[in-house]
Amino acid sequence: MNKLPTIKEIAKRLNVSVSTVSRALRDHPSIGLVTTMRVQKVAKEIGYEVNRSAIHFKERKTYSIGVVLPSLSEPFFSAALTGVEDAAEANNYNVIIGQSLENFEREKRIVENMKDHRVDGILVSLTKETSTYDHFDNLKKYNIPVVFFDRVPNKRDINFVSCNLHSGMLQAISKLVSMGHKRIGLINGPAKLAATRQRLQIYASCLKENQLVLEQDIIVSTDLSKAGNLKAIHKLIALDESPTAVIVFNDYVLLDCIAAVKAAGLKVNSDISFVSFANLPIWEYMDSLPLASIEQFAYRQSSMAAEFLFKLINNAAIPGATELPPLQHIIDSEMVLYHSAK
Amino acid sequence: MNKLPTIKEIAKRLNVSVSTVSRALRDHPSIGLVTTMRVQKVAKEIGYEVNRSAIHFKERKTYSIGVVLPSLSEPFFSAALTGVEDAAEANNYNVIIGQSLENFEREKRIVENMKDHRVDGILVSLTKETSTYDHFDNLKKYNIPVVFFDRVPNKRDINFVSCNLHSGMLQAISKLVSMGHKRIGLINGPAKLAATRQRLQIYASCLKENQLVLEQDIIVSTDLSKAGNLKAIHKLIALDESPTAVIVFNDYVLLDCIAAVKAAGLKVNSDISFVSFANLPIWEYMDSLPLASIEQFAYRQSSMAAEFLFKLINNAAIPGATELPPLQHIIDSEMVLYHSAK
DNA sequence: TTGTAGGCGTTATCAA
DNA sequence: TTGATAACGCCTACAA
Repeated sequence: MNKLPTIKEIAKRLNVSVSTVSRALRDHPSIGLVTTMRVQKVAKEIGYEVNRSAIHFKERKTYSIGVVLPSLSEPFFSAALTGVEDAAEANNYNVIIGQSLENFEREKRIVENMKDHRVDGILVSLTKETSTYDHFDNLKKYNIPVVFFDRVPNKRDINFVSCNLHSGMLQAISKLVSMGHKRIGLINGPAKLAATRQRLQIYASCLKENQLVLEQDIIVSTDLSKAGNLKAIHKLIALDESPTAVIVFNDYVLLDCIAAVKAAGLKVNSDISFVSFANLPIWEYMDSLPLASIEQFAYRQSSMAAEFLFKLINNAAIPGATELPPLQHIIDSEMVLYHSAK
Repeated sequence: MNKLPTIKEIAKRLNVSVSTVSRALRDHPSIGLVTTMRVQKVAKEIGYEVNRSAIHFKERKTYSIGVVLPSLSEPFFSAALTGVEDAAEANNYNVIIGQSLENFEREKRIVENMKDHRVDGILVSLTKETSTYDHFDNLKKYNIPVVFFDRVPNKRDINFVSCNLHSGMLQAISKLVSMGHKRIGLINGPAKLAATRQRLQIYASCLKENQLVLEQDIIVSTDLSKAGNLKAIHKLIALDESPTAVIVFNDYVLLDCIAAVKAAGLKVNSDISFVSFANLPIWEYMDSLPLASIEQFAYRQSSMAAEFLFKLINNAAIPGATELPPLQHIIDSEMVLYHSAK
């Protein structure tokens, strides 16, 4: 347990006071040039480095932020994390990671743990299960700012960056209509999810904007399990008059749908076309892929959220500073068209 | 900037000393039951929570470990991270993440930064570019233990968990031979990579163990770029006598190979079979997939590495403890056979 | 059973 | 230009 050198050590060697050393190390103008040089020389010799824990303690800051997100196995979130890392590096911050794995209790534990570690701020993308936000509200007491991204609470007075699916979906449905599609179905998620209500609403409005009527029989839902996905798509292809195109809750659901469709002897993009959400990088290598994906800009969302978080943190450090207006930014999604002719 | 309650505050309220409070809060036996109760009651009332930064500072520990890995967009590493997180949670530790993105300089910066933050230990899976290890050796000075996993340095006196590709490759090649394959090619990586030399050596020995001779014309290499991948596979299928099976450097290379093979009008798993490394979860959904993957147990490797790291950390905290023997554990890989009849 | 005092490493304030 | 000292929050050896 040999201790690392401290300014005290340097002070002793040079027979000066610790305050002189402290100042000399940071080139404080009040310290004479000779002294400064001597101090810095010795510091280098004995391999002195400032003990950040001491500073953190003194400044009541840890120079680390927490990131809570569902799962890094989703390319969307690993891209998002890269955005956070980049912003953190630019601000000299560390990133503490926590995967909630879509588990509400785990999310709570992670947040609690980050709070205990006194992170200076937290970025969050919610679990699918999350519908109460006490564990985040609680952070106010500790002056830990929170910025949400992508999966954000349905709640006022929060900071967030999210993505407006309407723009992308409208582009997609318009494209489908221009290609002659008239019956465009929807495979939605479980009713309890906010994302589900959102998808339905946007779907309805996009149909309307294209002068199509909403038909209940081509709207089905899945519980996001493989079985649920298969059941949903089978319901659609079993219809007397199946939809010729389907908007699918997300890419993972779509993978199962494509398998089912092919097993049923149908051809993707000719018998039935798909549009989905997420933009898996792997589509590039698949034989059957959606006509289009709705790009939601993971990196952009997360880095924007991170940058605002740092603004909040830095602003709080200024004594008399006025509070920043909340960030409530919504990025427009965009349709990404794939070459369906592979 | 309203400060959080401290033990001092509690002490003042109850007219006892801070040491009494400190002890009472941790149920120290020397403190009377009444006092203990009174202290804990007030603590609860004013919402006291211990300031970990102060403890960290005092104990010269941060209760966080760093994880440096190439890229979380690879499912292998995101699985590995989950292993680390689970081990960290069990040990009441935080995980600071750093993606090196296969960039040596970035790896160095991350390690430097983690050192500055005085993490209690570091887990590393190296960049493909990394061939010098000074930035890790340097950590000894700060008593920061390092454990490597999967992509480990070629060096003695380090702690690591890695995966022995031989076992899996032998299973795969034996399987291929049992299916009648006699010409089994290899698409290897760039020469400068340790993994490349390793693949070649294992490939050679597995052929030998199956009484096959090494044929240079069916050994090609790629620089891992898309163009390189395509060039490599084209070289093989352009041969007068093409191999009927090919061992491929990794799944990402294989994706390009499969595309090329299909474009050339060949059928995967009948005209040509593949075996690859990584075990992408997505294969399940692909039309053309390798005959088998070599499973390398990301979660198992990383959690084993993490657990040992915590042992090191805890051991170092015991004053007179003898140093632990280094961990140099090698897990056997395993062939995972896919149902090629989809 | 409880209190006092010192220390962890650094910086800021005030004094010299 | 430099030094002494207090403070950050907590713990602990020693004293009472």
